[in-house]
Amino acid sequence: MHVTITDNQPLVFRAEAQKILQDAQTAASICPVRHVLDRIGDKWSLLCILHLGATDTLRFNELRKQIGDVSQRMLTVTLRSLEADGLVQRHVYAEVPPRVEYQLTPLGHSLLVAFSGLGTWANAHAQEVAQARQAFAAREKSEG
Amino acid sequence: MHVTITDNQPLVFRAEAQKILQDAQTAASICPVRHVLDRIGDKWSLLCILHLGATDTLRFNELRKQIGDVSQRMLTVTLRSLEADGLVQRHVYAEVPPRVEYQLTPLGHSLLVAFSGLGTWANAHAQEVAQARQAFAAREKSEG
DNA sequence: CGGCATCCCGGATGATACTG
DNA sequence: CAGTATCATCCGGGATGCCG
Repeated sequence: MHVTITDNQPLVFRAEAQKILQDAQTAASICPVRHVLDRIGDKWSLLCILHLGATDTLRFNELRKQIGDVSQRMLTVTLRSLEADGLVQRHVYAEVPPRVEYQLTPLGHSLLVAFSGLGTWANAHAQEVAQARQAFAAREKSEG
Repeated sequence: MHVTITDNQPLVFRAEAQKILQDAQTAASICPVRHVLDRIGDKWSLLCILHLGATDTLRFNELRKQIGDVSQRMLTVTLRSLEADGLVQRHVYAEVPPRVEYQLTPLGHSLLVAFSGLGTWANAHAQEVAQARQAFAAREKSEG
């Protein structure tokens, strides 16, 4: 998606934001956007979704290895939460040693698609953000 | 965006996720996705961005009122963080009483666009997630 | 009005040890 | 292998009070 930004064009964006906020206030007094963010805004959920989305099916320790620095406990907790939300499917095989496989549900896939925009943004603008932060720190220092 | 999900089609999603993860591992050892998520994954950042995107320019207490239940402290902290990241512009008017206005930068607008997919997903699937959670809770209870 | 400093609590997260 | 249980820790974030 290519976006050109001029002085008088942010109306497009404004409409976007207004639509989200408006839809968000329909049903309950609790904004669904905040609700979902509370769920997947934690440290590991989206990483799990990304990795599961990238590899289709993963065993517990495979997923753990891919993410790298997640503790066993937190991976368990996170996966349970995702399972409860209907985003991840858990499949236990009655074997010795045990084997447990995880994969995204259709709902999880749809979230992955919705998230892809944010993911590509992160990769595209990471440097820009880093620079902005440096500039801000410098400004603060000189004014401090 | 309309998405049809069949058994043999998740390759599309897999490619999505793989691309994000792949891009994310290029530059540094620190994944930009996680970095950005750490920034905007907190309780208030995205809400600020949404409201600023919806209204263009807002004063401190206007924004606070719109969000509703954010403490003064957290709104300040959040806005500072967003400013440091180059997502929000802060404008102080030398008046008495003081007036401080906030608005999104172009970078902030681009993030809003990237986020819109997630926002609409949240609104569209909030109910589905709620149902899944209920079903999960019921399952857990019966299995005890 | 907008913001900073201080205190403090609770939940999120980690480390470690044990189990089916 | 894939957890569960327990304890320790850390930090987000709320409450309050003061300031320019």
